Amino acid sequence: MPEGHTLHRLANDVWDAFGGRPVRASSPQGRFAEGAALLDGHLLRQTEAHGKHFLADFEGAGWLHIHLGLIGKMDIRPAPVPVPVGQVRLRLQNGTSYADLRGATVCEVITDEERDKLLGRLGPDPLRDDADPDLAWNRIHRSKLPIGQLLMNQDVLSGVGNVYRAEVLFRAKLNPMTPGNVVKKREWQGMWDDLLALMKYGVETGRIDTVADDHTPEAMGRDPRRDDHGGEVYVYRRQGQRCYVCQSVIRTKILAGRNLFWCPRCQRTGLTRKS
DNA sequence: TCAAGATGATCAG
DNA sequence: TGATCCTCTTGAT
Repeated sequence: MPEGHTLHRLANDVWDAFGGRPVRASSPQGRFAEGAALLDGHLLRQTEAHGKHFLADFEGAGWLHIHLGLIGKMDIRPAPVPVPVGQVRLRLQNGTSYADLRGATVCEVITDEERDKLLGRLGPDPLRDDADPDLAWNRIHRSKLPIGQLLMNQDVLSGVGNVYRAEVLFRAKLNPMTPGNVVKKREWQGMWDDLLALMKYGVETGRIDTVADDHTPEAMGRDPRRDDHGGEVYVYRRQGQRCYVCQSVIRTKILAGRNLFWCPRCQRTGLTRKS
């Protein structure tokens, strides 16, 4: 379930379980056998996340680079280490913990130069202290593409996925089809600040909860969401249901290959502006 | 038992 | 824009 907060959590969790010690690495599935052999027995020196990319520095071996893609997952559990179940691409283990990686789009060992190149093309990540929102703004205000598409472009802004995209636009009252070059600077700054708060909460809790206090299940006397896709949210995957704020029916359409969700009444801002 | 779908990204045309 | 890859879960048959 990987948006940026998931990867930052993963970086913290892998460090807690394996940091500062030698790590055994293997590829039960076999597809990462060579890479695992390179890492095996080396000391884990550092872990970090940039947007949706996870990086771990193994002393004398290089960087483990993982991108979970749509369906990738890493489970970290305490020892004892069981027989692998399913398609385990990479297993990390020491005396106290083990971690199983499945379904990742990218799992590779890269050099310092390759890491620098990777990070060089990514847009600012709100969860990183060194992130500069103006770098994203420079791209957004020059583009005619819809803001709903730009927010998902990792070269513009890194770490935002389909849930945060839908929710931050709802909270900003901005229509997802608003062209980037008519979004106002203060609107962008507001979304950045909002993303920062929402994603920090996501790192702390592992959930994406975006509804304000007066729209929680308790406050509204409604049932909590039962699925595990994003916690309590305003629009994400709520198509056909009523908006918590204005009671309009939440809409959906495909934008740039992904499902977009929005409230046609609450999110009218930007609709009439021309690029 | 099987197909569809999912918080992603790339590549060909 | 559509096809493709990655793996697992859910819901329909």
